[in-house]
Amino acid sequence: MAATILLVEDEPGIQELVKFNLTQAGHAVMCAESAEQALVITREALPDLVLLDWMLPGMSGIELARIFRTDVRMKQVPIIMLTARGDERDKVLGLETGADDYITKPFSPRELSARIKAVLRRRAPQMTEDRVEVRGLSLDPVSHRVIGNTVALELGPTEFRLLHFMMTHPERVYSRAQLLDHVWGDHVFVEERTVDVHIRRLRLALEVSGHENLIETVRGAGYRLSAQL
Amino acid sequence: MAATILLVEDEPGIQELVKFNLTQAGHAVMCAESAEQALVITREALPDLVLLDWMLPGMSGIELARIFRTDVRMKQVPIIMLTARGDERDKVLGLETGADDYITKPFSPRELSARIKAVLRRRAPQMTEDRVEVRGLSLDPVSHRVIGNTVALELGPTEFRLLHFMMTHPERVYSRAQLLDHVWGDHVFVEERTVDVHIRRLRLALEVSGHENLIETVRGAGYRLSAQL
DNA sequence: ATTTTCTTGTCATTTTCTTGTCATATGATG
DNA sequence: CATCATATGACAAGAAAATGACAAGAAAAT
Repeated sequence: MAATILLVEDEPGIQELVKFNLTQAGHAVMCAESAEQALVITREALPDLVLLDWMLPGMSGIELARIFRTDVRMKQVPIIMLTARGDERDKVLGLETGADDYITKPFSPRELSARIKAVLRRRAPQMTEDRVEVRGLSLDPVSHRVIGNTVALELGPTEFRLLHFMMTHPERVYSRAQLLDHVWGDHVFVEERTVDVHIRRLRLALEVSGHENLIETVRGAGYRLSAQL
Repeated sequence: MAATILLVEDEPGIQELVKFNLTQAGHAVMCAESAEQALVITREALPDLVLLDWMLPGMSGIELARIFRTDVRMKQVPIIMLTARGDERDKVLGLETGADDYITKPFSPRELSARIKAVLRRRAPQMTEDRVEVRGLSLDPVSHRVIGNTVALELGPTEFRLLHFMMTHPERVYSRAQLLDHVWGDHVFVEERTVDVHIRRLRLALEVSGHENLIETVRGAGYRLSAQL
């Protein structure tokens, strides 16, 4: 569950404290002291999540959130608002702006950690109910069906999850270790070679509709689902 | 068409009025005077639908709706917002929050009733009295009859409810836990394996008209009623 | 009230399907 | 050619689902 987190907070004390906690929890932390600085940073590297203080000098947190929400690259990145008072109006406003969650100061490290975890999980693209479609192969999480060119395909639970993950993350190489993390779960003790076997089973199942070459082997790196013909 | 409805409304007058109308229409009504109270009530028993006043003391209606939408148990329960003015902004906000419909005060009993029916039909089709038909199998809630290809089928109460639910929610996988929630009721203490047994009984009953393969097992996920041939 | 008939939930058992691993084959790379 | 990475086939342990039987309880009939 290690993530890259952008912390936008002007008070040095709180910034340090939060940063320390996050680092302890195994996250990589980037810091900004103002909305403007945050914008510069996000231009360089996309964080997995943003912790955003409500009250900021210059551009306010809520305004920054609004900008993020309209930005193509940042749109998907979850935002947690840090608000000083438990004012209902703030909460509502924050959530309306598109924040995924808010947390009221003072907060405990445990609470912060829990919220981060929850938000990250909620945003995990794999868990959505949206149907995915690539090159005539369609996978529907709701009905739990895979159809390739009108032919229904049979695949086991693991192959289904594997395919789902790769279809929602196309054009990107994943190492065996990464696939184990994402498809099997974070702390499973399974041989890396096992991934090979499941890739093979998946390809075998996809053969029925001629989609077996959808998944490419990248020697020395891992596997990739290619959306291109 | 009898449903359990949770009414969240702080004004005693309106509360009484609505409650009276709903009861007349054959619904069971639970009342809360605040969002907080509503949360307590829903922790005990799940309603089939929520009527939610927009303006509430303490936590606002919109925030309550948001909480419901992120709650595993309440996520599926339809919400109708009660709003005082016909303000467009309210309407939009309400619908964005996940409300299924909204109704502007003052409203007539007939209008309320119609909206409830419409929402239930959309979100909880098994609550309505409509006859369902899939692949030559027809189930009529009113006469409580199931007919498959002109042959009358015999099934017990639980099997009937199970089939009704699945027929109104085809092409969707339901886990044993979900089926227990929807068919048996929210917190009943019943083994998950029991679902297997009832699925079997249902299949057995459907065999008479050759509909036994209507219900498919999705290994590792649950069961699905497939409308496709 | 009492008997009879159904319905239901549970369990033990059997059957079917999955899955992780290994040994070996195949193919790429330098 | 030697070496390393990946593909493949087989298999046994184990998980999940189907099945059959049963007893407690509810509903209906008497």
